[in-house]
Parts: sequence; C-alpha cells; structure tokens
Amino acid sequence: MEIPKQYDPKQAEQSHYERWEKSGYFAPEINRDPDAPAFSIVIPPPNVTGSLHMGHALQHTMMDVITRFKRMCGYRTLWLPGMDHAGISTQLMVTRELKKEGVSRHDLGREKFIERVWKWKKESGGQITKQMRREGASVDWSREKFTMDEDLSGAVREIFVRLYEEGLIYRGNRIVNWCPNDQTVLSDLEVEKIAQAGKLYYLRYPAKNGAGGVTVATTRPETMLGDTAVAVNPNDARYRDLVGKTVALPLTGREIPIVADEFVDPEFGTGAVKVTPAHDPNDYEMGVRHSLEQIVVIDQHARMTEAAGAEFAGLDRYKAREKVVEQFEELGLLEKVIEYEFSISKCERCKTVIEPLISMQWFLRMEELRDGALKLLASRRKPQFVPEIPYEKVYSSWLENLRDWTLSRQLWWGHQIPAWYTPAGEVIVARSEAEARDKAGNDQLTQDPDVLDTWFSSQLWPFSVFGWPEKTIDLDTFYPTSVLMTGRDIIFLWVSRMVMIGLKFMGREPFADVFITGTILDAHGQRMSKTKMNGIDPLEVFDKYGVDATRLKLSSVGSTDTRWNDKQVESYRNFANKIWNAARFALMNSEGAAVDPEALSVSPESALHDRWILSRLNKTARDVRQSLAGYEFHEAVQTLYHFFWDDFCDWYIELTKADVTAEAASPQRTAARTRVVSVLEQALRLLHPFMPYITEELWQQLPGVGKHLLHPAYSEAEPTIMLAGYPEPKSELINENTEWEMQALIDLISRVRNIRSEMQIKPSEPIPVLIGAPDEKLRAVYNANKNQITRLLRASEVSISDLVEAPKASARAVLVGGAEVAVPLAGLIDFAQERKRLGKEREKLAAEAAKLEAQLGNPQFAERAPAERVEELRTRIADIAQRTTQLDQTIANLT
RNA sequence: GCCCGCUUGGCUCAGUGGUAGAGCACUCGCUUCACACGCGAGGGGUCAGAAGUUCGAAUCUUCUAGCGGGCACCA
Repeated sequence: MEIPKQYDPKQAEQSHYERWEKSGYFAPEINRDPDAPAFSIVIPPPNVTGSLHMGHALQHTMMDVITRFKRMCGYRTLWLPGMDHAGISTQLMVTRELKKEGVSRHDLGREKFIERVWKWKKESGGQITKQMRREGASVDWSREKFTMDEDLSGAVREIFVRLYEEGLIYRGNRIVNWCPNDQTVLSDLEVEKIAQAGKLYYLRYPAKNGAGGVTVATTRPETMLGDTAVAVNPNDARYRDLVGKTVALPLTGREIPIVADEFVDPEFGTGAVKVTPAHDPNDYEMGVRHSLEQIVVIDQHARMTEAAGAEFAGLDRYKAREKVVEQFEELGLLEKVIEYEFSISKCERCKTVIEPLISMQWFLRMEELRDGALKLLASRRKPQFVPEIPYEKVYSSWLENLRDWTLSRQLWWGHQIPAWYTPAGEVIVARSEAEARDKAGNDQLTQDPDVLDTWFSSQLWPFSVFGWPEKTIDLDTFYPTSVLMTGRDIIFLWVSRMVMIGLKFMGREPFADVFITGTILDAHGQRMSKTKMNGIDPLEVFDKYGVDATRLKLSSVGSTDTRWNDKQVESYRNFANKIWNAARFALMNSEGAAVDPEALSVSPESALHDRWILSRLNKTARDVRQSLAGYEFHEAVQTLYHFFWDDFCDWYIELTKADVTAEAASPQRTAARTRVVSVLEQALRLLHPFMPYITEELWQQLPGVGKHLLHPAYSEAEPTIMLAGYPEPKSELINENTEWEMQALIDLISRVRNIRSEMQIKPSEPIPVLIGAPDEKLRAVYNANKNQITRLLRASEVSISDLVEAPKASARAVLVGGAEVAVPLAGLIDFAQERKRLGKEREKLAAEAAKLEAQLGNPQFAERAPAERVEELRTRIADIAQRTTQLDQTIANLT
C-alpha cells in the first residue's frame, strides 16, 4: 500500500463533503432513535452581499464543532443555514452596480429593480453556500432559508399585524435619524457617534429693542433659522428674570420665547440653549414639553428649505452654516468662536453626517418586550451568555435604556410594510392586500412604500425558519434552539431582539445559551475591515494550510480576541501531517489487524503502555467532552493536540513499535497492531468535530471500519466517522497508578537521553544503562519494560538491580523513589563536564528545597494550612533531600 | 463622563489561592526502518507597578499606568 509521506488536504477535501451531503447525514432525519434528544442551532444568516470573511469562518467552525460533536453523541441534530436579505447593504450594492451601467434605480422602477436584486442575490448567495461547503459546515441544506422567502415574509407580516393590533406598533411623526446620502431613516443602532474636532459658536440673540438679549452656544449655527425658543435652567439666577420674556431671532424677523427647562446645564456654554425642535432630538423633546412650534429648515437632502428664508433656501447645510456665521458677524452678534471637540452622528454604512429630521415613520414600542427579556434574565438566567462577563451586563444595561425602534426604511429591497391607505388617508394594517380591502371595504388602496428594517425579519429567524406561524414538527422539535453563536457586534441589533420577540410570540426564549466569539484582529491588533484592506481571506488560508488546520486554529480562538498569525495555522498544518503519518504507520503495519472495540479494554496483566494509553484515551475523552460542554474550545484543542502528539505518537507508538513491526506474524503482533488501529480510530473520532476531512479520509482507510462502529441512532447510514459514536470515557480504565508507573518510565528515559545529549554521545552509539532501584515496585516496572528501555535508549545492555554498581567513570542521574541510573562512559566521560551537569541539577534542587523549607519553616503554615498539604510538602522535601544527598555523593566520587 | 475587559518567556496566547504552561522563534545534536510539516536535548518569565487580605497571591481586594472595548441628549 502506497501512502504519501505528506498529507494533502486538497485531496481529502475533494469528495467527502459531497458524499455527506448527498447521503443526508447533515439532516436530523438520519437519526432513527425516536427518543433522541434534539440539538439545534440556527446560523446567524450572513448578508447576501459579499462573501464570507474570517469572522464567518470563525463562527461557522465553532458551530460546526459543536454540531458534529452533538451529532456523534446521538442527538437529533440540526444546524440550519440561510441568508439575510440585508436591506440597505444589498440595495446599495445593486445600485452601485447599476450606476456602472449608467442607470439609476429610479430609471428602472421599483419592480424591475427588485427583480434585478433577486438576480444578484442568486449569484452572490451561491458564492456563500459554496464557501460554507468548503468550510465543512455540516448544515442541513434541505432546510436552507432566506429572510425574503415567501413563508418567512408571511411570518413578518403576521408579526407586524399582531403587534399593530396590540398597539405596540404605531405610526408617528417624530424626530428620527436621517441619512441624506442613503435617503432613508435609520435606527439608533445604525448610527455611530464619532468624536470630531469642531467649533462652538456663540451667537447673541438681542432683546426686542435691540439691546441685551441672550447669547447661546451652538455647533450648528444654521439650525438657528429654525429656532423657536431659547431655554435656560430654571435655577439659573443669571437668567431668572428673562424666563417668559422673548428675544428677537436674528436673520428671521421672528420673536421667540425664553423658556425654563431642567435639561439645560448651566455650566455649559453660556447656560442658554437655542431650541430647534425640528432638527435636534433634545430640542424636539423640549419642544414637546413647552409646546413649541417645529419649523423645518432642512430637507431630506440636507439642504435648507423655503422656511429658512429666501436667502438660504436651497443651500447645503454647511454652506448655510458659513452664511449664517458671516451674517451674525456683520451684525455684530457673533460673540466668539472656540475650538471644540464633540461627537457627531454618522451613518454607520456610508459615514454621512446624520440629519435629525421630523418624519412620519413606523415605530415599535419596546417597554413591554424589554421587560419580558429583563424578567427572563432575572428569573431564569436566560439566555446564558458565554462568557458571562461582560456580555450579560452589556446586554441587560442596554435593555434597561431601550427606546422605541424605528421600523420603517425608505428603501425598495425588503419587506414592504403591510399597511395600506384609503384615499381618505385611513390606515389599514393587514396580512395581505386582499385582507386590507376587506377590512377597508374599499379597493382603492395604496400600500405604504416603505420597507421594514432588516432586523425586523432577522429577529424572527429562530422560529420563522421552522415554519411559524404554522405549528410544524420542526418548530416543536427544534425551538428553542440550543445555542446561538455569534460576534459581539450584534448583541443589540439581533440577539436581544430575538429574545424579546421570541419570548412574546413563542412564550420561550429562542436559545438556551449565547456564545460570543472573539474577534480576529490583524497582526497589528487592528480590526479587519474592507476599508482598511487588512482582511485575510479564509479561502486563501484554506488553500495554503488546509481546511482542517485552519479550523483547529479558529476553534482555539474561542471567545477572546486574537491577532492573526499564519504561524499558528502552520503548526496545526503540521499537526494534521502528524496525524497522517501516525495513521500511515498504523496502516503500513496493519496486516492481520482490524479495528476492534475489544482492544479498548485491558487487564492488570496487560503491558504498561497498553494500560497507560487507554487511561490517557479515556481521560482525553472525558476532558474534551467536559470542555465542549462549557464551550472551552481552546482547552479541548489543547487536550486533543497533546494527547495525540505527546501521548499517542511520542510514547505509545514508540513503545509498541517493536511488537507492531515484528517481522513474523504472531498473536502478539496481531494484538499490538489491533490495539494501535483501534486506539487510532478512537483518536480520529475525538478529533473529527474539529478536523472533519482528514479524520474521515483516514477513518475510511482503517481496516475493519463499518456500520457496526456507528452510533446506534444512525442505523440507516453507510459507514462514516461523522456518525460514529463520540468516545465515552470509561472511568475504570482511567488509572492514576498506571500513569504514575508510566511517568517513572518516561523520567528514566528522559534522564538518560539528557546524559546522551549533554555528554555528546552520538545517537547511534550504543550505551550500557545501569539502573538501581531500592523500591521493589519501581524495580518491577523497570524490569517489565526492559525491552522498551533498551530500544528507546539504544542501549547495548540494561541492568536492573536494587543498587547501582557502576564504574567511577559514569554519568549518573537521580530518579524518583531513590532510584538511580548510571551510564558507564570509560574513556568518553569528561569529568569537568559531568560535574557541571550534575551541579546544575543540584542547583535546581537546592533552589526548590530553599523555597519549600521557607514555607515549612513558617510556624503558621503548619498551624493553618490543611494537614494534607503539610504532609505533601514534607514528602517533597524528603525526596529532594534524598536526591541532593545522592547527587552530592555522585559529584564527590567524580574525581 | 460612566461601565467593562486586557497587561504572563522574543512573538501569539492558555492557565490558576498552594512546585510558572503551550505553539512559534532561539541553541545543540540527529538523513534512528510513520513523519525534517520530523526526532532528541536545552536556554529563556520576580505572571504591568504599588499596597492590602491570607500560613501562602501570578491567581482575591483596592489604587496607579498603558492598551482595547461598550454606553452616554450635554447644545
């Protein structure tokens, strides 16, 4: 059998996925156990725009690890894939594409434009599904959903109507965040505050007779054209007399009142604030409190309106600012201008400065929904955030300060708001136009042209994908889902809203746990972003190092932020190669052997290394299961890595090699070979959730694999590692005494290797090894493994007795339990060198002893520390003392 | 402004009230019959700084510094 020395990921990545998918292994139906518990994850639907980035690969890997793990544990497992229509992003993307053809969306018209978006969605979405297949994501494609699917859109309308009928959704004329570039309203979450250096202008508004008046400070002088009051703090003595009086608003000829409002901070600026109810959220609130007129002076294109005065009408807001300042200066009313840093609201997407405008929009009242979510968290700690700190608090404090959600968007791509207007202006909210006509008794209806915020449909995802409002089997089986895995950037936008709406309409939280993944940063600690061009394409990493290696790296990221480094993937690529070669060894020596569950048990008579590897295997299974249960991905990866490389490859294979590679067939050889392939098979299963491709590739080649190895729930499937049972730890095979014995052996071998290395003895030079062990038990261990010791040390002879009797010219090492090893080096030994080597050893011991004795010397330690610990310390000190004595003797003899 | 997190060997990161860990990098030796994407042996850290709690602190508390994040209506 020819097996290449190097693992070729591309080859393994070629065929398995297709077979898994075609065979229906990703679908929960493959599980034939009627009593199987359900495990479900719904994917955070990626935007149909663009392609997957490292963040997706990260989340998908973790979801896949958990999904594959649960599937192997026999759960009825579903990981449901899908995509989000991503309203604004998608519309902008297609608009940009059209622009290249010299066409605007208005040229096309709404209907044609939407057709065009669907066409675009088909191509872009195809890219994403292709990439997910490459990742190895074991999602059930037969259940793939899109937020604009007919049934999901139905759920959107249903929810909208119900919320409207309950009075939670309302239409109102309120101040909103308007993006003059995207020409739509935005929710608070789609606006980002950016600190910026700017100017603070002090404008004087004179009294009616031209004298006195008040001075206000503002960063936006142009809005003064829409001022309808000046506000001061009611407790501000400076202005007390002015409250109730008026000032003449320059440039407009209007007279505006001075009102008192608690909102005003006397410490800031002049303590007097200009009030522009139509163009500032705070002023809007004050306007409401004082019944002030709202004068709209800026329009949707951020240009001044007629109401701003003929002189300003049509001017851009910034041009108008200059002009207002100029005129104040000419009038002698510009008191001063100071440099001032403040934060400004920008459109998260296009970075245009937001214009607060009063506008008729649809809103969702959040109090009731919010209270439900907060109560759930307080009473049942759901959802459980991982890591709990800081995300639980981030989530709850955001909820506590929640304001109404602006639902409508002035876009074409999205769920059109299910509201119709009669010619008389009556509003009819209904599930369909037909229903609206019925309700209105009128067929002259016009539908609201706006669409819903993308997140309105996303929040329904955990139940709309299962067919809600129909009572489907899937809904019954898979809701609530088990865990949500996502990045921290959408805790508010998405996670919280799913909880609120899921609770309201399903009566239960949409997921038990929320795992927040870390963020992958670039080498300099910067966030990866398109604009910075510092992103790393997961596909390129896959090509370079293989999917499995990349997945292992991504798994170990867990929930902490980490800087990307190719080197780490490279080391996991090397690990994959290690796995490949361990299997290569097993397969090259597999004649007469087959995977056999019987080989996974041992008796007290079994060889030490056999008892040991099974102890390690079972401990590994136990630890990995435990780690995954707590979403400790990094720990799981480390456990597996060291089990496979250190325990299985470095020690087990080496110790069993002599038996396995024996030339003549024998029951002993067969047993050894069987054990190796069987342990390897278990190791592959343990690794499979993390490294699906290489494990399947190798598993399929192992002799004796078949249906009988599958988890009982998958009786109908063809042999595949992805449906094999995940190894269960057998506590009776975990044996600390065995591990202690093995450790003694490892120590012996390591000490002698150290002598070889430090004494510069050629690796090929056979050496005699003399072992002295006064402890009978220890001696028995050495005796039982004499062949292994000989082999691993390339010893010409190994003698084991209770006391070392070696020539003076020997290199020595002190072992556990008073044991000692000597390597006679007549003619080879450099006494000075050996003294130096032993001296170093002694120094280490002395340092440790000093530390321990200081601790024991503290009378309060013996008094207050647990007796067990004191005893342990005494034992250790005694051991060190013994070794030190032995070393001293050895050194003394070296002359 | 408020809240939170991080600070561990050259680098990237684990860890934890009781002997400081890994991978990479580094040094030395090795074409040892699975693997040089390897094998063996090493060097390297007073766990940011200070104070406190404790028999004992890298781990708990407080403060300081640096970095990062979230929230906030201050015109």
